[in-house]
Amino acid sequence: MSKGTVGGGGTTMLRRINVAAVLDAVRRSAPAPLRVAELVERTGLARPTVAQAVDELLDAGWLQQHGPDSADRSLGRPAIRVSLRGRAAPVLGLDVGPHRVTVGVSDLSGRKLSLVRRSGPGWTAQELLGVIGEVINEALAEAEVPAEDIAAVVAASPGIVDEHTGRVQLVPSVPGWSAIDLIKHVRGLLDCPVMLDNDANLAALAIAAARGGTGTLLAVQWGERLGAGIVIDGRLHRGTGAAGEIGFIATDTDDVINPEDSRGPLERAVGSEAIAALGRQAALDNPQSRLAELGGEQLDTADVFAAAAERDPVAQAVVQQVARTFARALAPSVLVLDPTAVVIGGGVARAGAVLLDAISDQLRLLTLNHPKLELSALAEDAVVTGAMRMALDEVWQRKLPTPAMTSTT
Amino acid sequence: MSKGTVGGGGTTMLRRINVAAVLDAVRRSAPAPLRVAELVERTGLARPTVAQAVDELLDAGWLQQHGPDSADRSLGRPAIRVSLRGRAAPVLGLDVGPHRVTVGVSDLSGRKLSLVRRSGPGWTAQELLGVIGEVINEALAEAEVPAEDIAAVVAASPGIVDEHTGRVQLVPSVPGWSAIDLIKHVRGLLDCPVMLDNDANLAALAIAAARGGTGTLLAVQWGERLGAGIVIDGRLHRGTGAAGEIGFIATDTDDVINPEDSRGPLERAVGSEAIAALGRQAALDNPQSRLAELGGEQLDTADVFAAAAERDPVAQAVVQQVARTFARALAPSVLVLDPTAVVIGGGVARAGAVLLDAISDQLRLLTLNHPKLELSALAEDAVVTGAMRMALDEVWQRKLPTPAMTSTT
DNA sequence: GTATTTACGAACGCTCGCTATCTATACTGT
DNA sequence: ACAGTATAGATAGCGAGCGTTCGTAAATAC
Repeated sequence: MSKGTVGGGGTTMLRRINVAAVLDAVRRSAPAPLRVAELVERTGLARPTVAQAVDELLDAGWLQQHGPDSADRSLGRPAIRVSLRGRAAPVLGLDVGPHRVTVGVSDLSGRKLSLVRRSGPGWTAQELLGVIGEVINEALAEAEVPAEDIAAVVAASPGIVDEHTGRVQLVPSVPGWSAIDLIKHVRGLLDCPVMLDNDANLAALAIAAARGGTGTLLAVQWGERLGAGIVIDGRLHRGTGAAGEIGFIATDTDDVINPEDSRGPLERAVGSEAIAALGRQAALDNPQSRLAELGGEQLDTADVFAAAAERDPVAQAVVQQVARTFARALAPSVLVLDPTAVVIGGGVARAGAVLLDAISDQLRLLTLNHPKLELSALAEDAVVTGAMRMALDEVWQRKLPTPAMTSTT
Repeated sequence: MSKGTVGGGGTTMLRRINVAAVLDAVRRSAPAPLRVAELVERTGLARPTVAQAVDELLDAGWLQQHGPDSADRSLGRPAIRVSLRGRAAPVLGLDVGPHRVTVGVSDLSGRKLSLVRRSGPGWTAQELLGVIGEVINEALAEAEVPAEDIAAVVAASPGIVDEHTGRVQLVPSVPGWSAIDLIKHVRGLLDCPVMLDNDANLAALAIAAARGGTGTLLAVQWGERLGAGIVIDGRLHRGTGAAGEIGFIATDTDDVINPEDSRGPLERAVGSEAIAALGRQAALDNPQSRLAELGGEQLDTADVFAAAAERDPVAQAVVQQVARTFARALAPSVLVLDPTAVVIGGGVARAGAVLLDAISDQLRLLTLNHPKLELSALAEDAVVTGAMRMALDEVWQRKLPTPAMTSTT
């Protein structure tokens, strides 16, 4: 009946609100178990109210009861303690790349139950679907979670993802790959909501969650491809769906966006392949350099940063150039977004301080407020972790019918 | 007691929620009066509940009762209708520039009660304070609102404003001007919360409100100075406080950010002064051009656009250059934010389609999703309107102790 | 002038949360 | 070993609020 309207209702609504408040309090302190007295303090509710809510949540399977902790034992009758029953609604995160499939299963409380990764030398789309099924089953088995328990799945895909249809626009480098097949495939394996999102977005979500707190985060994923996710006060910023596509920022010498080429100017200039190419050229031009020694014929991106870390001037020049191009491309966004922190992840982030310091120096010249510049602590797990986190958010939103008080202002 | 926790409480909390729901329903349909039966339908509450809430709100002065409308009269006993009592908490918006002071007074429902503008040939800081007081009194008189009724004031200032302290970092072009004086001064005149915010932010808020709905808006204020405000789903994005400072974006030929110079590279390149300078130079180089005819010695920014609109190739070249510089500077932010729309306001926006089309063409080459590019419909009233709107938001948030259900996820 | 329609107003019963009291349990000190 | 005490859990009574139901008021239509 009440369509766009919010809030309001009878006393049963009030009860639901209070139960939700109790559950929320338990969730916040997860995975630490809580005594009822603590819940009383945190929610501000009266003890009988909390007790009733806890009973209800125990019956519904959201909470589990712990025996009194024999270690921390104070005076008086020992309190029963409750904690989130993680198995109530486990979720699954999926990160699919052309050469690697990663699946993670997580607790309702955010605890990782299993993480299975399988690499291969480039599968076809058909093979990939098979591999995905296998890895999912492996992860479920390791987590000891039956497939029908999974409450939500989020899959990560490169390219621009439409939030609602799950369609992918700029398809990545697997021939014949279409993300719709993936969603359908997973829906066939697991009977639950399946969502798809951009991998950079998910990585950003994971990094923001790991850093905690509020503020604006710009999380760059820097590998062969270049993308970024924006998280503002814990919520992902999607724009119309293609936010964070920094790979397509024009450089001083290249501003061509070609629908045929799935890569953008900045990716062509400072993607990991481009960095390796720059290194190879520099090594050719300077055969006596440490860079040439280290890399040889098969000179890699990592070699460039290694040589630069050893203070090889030739390699340092390459790093400087890369850092300068990157910083000039990113500076406008830093000015406009004014983020609390800029975090760099992905393969290139393994370069470490050499690259970070160079970028920091350049960025300092080009911006007003200088955000913290950091490397991602999550490394290659960022995307799966973010996928699990988004799946968790979905579950919490869906299962908790708390009147959401959306101010449309 | 309950510190970071939300929701939950006794029945009196429930009553407050329901009263808030009723008030919210009335607010949404403002300024149209509503019958109680309609409120029942919209809130989903029972009639006695709504009736009680309405009584309470009438007593508190939030609502006013209308006599039965003699026009729309159906069968049966005529319903009493209620509407928001705008005078319950009028707010005041203040836009202070070196040459112009604008004050607006608004209804609680967002209706403009008065708008007073006064221009002058550059006041000193002391004179300015006096002028502000006069204009405020004038606006209050015209709105027939006693000074003590004003519930909130928001003042607009150029420069970077700290949301909490109200301190301004990059002070604008009035000698001896400090925004703290302004806040103190206004607090002395009106006994209510006084807030200060960046003028581009406030303009963005107004434009977003006028456009309505959700999505991401990038609203550029383009005059002598260049700034932008970002509104995401109705909420202002502030970053750490300096978001939207597009004036400091580096151009291809200039990337110097100098603490001494309050202007940034892009402002120096395409601010209205720079456009006029480019026009003057072009007129000197091409004395027979229409541009030179139109402008003469005192060639102005408006002359450049006028000549370009008349298809003068010399002026068109200048516009092209300006558009190109602007588009190249803005494109990275458009890629990263992926806004629903980009709206251009401020003095330069008066150029109209000539400039807009040129920018649109350039931007189309440099971005993936092409946002709608529009001129601000609010013209010079945008900043005051936004100030009033923010003051309104403040009042609604402060006066309605609805448990805000903040999900810290 | 009566019937009809619509809305307002009041009384009743229900649910829920809060306060206060009582019971249960385990540690502590003599 | 036993009483004392501190803490936690369980129960009863009270108050507040909402929803349902019924009666009443005020206008129009015939």
